[in-house]
Amino acid sequence: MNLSKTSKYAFRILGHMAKDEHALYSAQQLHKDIYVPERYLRRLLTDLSKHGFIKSIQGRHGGFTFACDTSTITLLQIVEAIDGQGSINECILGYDICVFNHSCPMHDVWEETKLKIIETLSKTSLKDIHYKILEDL
Amino acid sequence: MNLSKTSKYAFRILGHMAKDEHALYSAQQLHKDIYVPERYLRRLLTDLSKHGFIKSIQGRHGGFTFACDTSTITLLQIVEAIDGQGSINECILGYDICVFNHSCPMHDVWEETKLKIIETLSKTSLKDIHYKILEDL
DNA sequence: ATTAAATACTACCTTGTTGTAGTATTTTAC
DNA sequence: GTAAAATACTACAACAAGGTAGTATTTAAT
Ligand code: SF4
Ligand code: SF4
Repeated sequence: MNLSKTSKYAFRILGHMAKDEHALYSAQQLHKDIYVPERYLRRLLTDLSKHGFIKSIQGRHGGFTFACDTSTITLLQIVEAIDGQGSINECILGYDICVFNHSCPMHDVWEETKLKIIETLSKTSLKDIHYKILEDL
Repeated sequence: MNLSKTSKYAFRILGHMAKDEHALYSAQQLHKDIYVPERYLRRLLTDLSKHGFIKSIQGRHGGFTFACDTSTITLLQIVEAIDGQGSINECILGYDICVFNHSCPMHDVWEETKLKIIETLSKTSLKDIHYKILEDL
């Protein structure tokens, strides 16, 4: 269970873009809207393009827009793209490979909660979380 | 929401010690049982002593033993001691201070799950998770 | 007293994550 | 064509987390 800061940045970016699904967003404007360090934001945008969530349009009036419907992108997909496959599903005791047979008291305690996390992340699409940025910030 | 590797190590240590609540555990034996790097384990044990979970007994036949009843130590207390107060309760969008009024679609989506995590960690005491280490490892 | 076996302390090394800089490339308005 | 405004790429800097080393201190069996 980890959720890197970069994943959180991705939530900000895509969540903000989902506000108007078909609009074109420039890195500059995004930076002003969601306060992710500009250069890092650009790198992240490129990354998200490579993962197929968005596509970039270069040139004079370029920017970024969604490459697919926002209802098909889930939060879990985003986390797994950034933090790696199965990053949420790791051993709660920090073992790389389970020393028990995926059954110890700690595992039992955590299992239900872990499933809840995965369920929440996988059932929430970007369409559900497009949020408005306050103007006065 | 983060759970550092060090917190997971702490789970291993205290969970293992909870197996026999009143026993005395040496760092060396713990290292063999739970595979936490020995020097790091020792530092962590000192740390956990300072936080009052366990107490150290120095000398020839020294070691570590619980400083209080295992039923009074919750997983949340351990996490907060290691990762810092409120580490679980952080903004899911990565903002240090909330830019909305603690209400945005993302917040709403995450709130219930976050509460579930906190509930699980705070309702589980060490008494509940003392587990047996497999002998053949 | 000596010595072995344990913890305590402090500084440093290593690794991974986060963030920055510089330069190249693409596209379009003019 | 030229210049402006955008993204693309690559390398590296800064910081935090994880892990190691060396030495000091404590205790008790002998
Ligand atoms: S059974 Fe225990 S050791 Fe194995 S993956 Fe689950 S929590 Fe980790
Ligand atoms: S309301 Fe949104 S920005 Fe504010 S703390 Fe919650 S998730 Fe973060």
